[in-house]
Amino acid sequence: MSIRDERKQQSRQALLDAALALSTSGRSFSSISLREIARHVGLVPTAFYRHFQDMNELGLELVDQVALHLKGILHQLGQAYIYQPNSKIKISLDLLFQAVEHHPEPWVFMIAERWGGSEVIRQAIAREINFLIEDMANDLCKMETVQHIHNMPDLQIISNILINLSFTWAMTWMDINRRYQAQERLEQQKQFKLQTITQVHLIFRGISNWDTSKETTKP
Amino acid sequence: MSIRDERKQQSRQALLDAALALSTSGRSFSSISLREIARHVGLVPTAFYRHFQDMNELGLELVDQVALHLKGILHQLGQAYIYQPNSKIKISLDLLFQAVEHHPEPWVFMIAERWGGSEVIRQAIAREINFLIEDMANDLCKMETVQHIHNMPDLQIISNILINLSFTWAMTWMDINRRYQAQERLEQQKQFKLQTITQVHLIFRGISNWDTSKETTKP
DNA sequence: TGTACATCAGTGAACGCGCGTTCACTGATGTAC
DNA sequence: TGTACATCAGTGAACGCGCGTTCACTGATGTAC
Repeated sequence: MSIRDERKQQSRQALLDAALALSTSGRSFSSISLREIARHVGLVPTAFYRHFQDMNELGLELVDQVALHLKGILHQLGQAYIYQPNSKIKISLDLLFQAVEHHPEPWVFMIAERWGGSEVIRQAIAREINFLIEDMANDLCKMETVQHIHNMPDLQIISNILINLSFTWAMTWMDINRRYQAQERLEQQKQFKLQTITQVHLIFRGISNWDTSKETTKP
Repeated sequence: MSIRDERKQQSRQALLDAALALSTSGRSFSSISLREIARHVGLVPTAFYRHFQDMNELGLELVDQVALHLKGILHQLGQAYIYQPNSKIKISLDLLFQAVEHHPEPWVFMIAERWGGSEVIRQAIAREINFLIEDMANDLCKMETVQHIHNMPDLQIISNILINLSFTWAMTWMDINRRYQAQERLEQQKQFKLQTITQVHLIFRGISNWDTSKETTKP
């Protein structure tokens, strides 16, 4: 790659990063402007057009990058769950909250824009979430707890629940960190963790007692 | 109430209705303008200030009204569930989808703005959702399936799951209606209904096998 | 009941501002010989 | 290797537009006597 191409790629990624940062700092993607993004990167507004046709095109690229990040994290959670002998659930959830805290932007973007302003971005996100659900269903296959569920549709339904709930958990976690300080934050975090653990226990209790022959989505 | 007060109240409600309609027709609350709302109602922009200090104040009032609507619907679902002898789950979910289809705006507003642009509106919605969860926990108390769970915290955790999932179901339902036409729509609706029914079965299977003495959020 | 004044929802002009987009440009990097 | 030309990321001025907000206003409705 030539010097010029490298620099162009850098500017392009800087625009994407700025858009992600701006659209996850208390506002939404549809309410930030092309000029803001350019300003944040240190470019003149018109330079934007050297990289993207418009904000929508940038948004779609952002969805791709963000979904890739979440895919990696969620896969790690699954692996942690499968290979830890004891208190699997707690460890997986701790990993989730740690990931969210360390790099919140992708979660905020995905969840806020999922039902956010732009139709075309909503559709792109819906597609990516379906992929995430499929991936998780594939990871679930390998778990003992789930060995008695033979058909993929039921596994996807379980993944569906887990993905959707984990999005809510991620956002609630960030809300707690935003709202509380010091000692009280730790208290709230602890209490919320217990709640999520109970939720997962409840769902897995349902899975353990699942009768594939009787209740299935393809009868 | 005097004629003048009545007319003022009408204008005020018209502004609220216009804001709800505009902010749920493919865009978000933070991306619609004060002037748009006034125009939609047939008022001059400056008249807006006779009713609200700014868009935020209108937004907070909207959260109140919308939450009240959802509270009513969700309570009906609970009642339907409790008092129908057979295939309770299917009937409740049918009611949900029917309500969403008949009056989608409150659902779209609540769910889209839950993680949407404005901080103050997000907080108001978070508070209202907590109320909805409490209400549902109270309704759950009266169900046979749940009689063995004595402590409210665990009931709230179940409500939490159900409320959050029902939001996702509502949005997905609307997405299906937006994306598909005629025969294919019916097909997709049928398949999605089966999926949600399976999800609820799974969760209630977990509840039935719940051991309050062993797994609780307050140990 | 009729009159004189107060209230106040809605009006219309005006403002300064940031926006997206166009256009001709510059000058560093790339390419052909 | 050196030169002459091509490419193209980034520039800067300019545009028309819708925005939120101010202000003095109008005229229908309400109130006091």
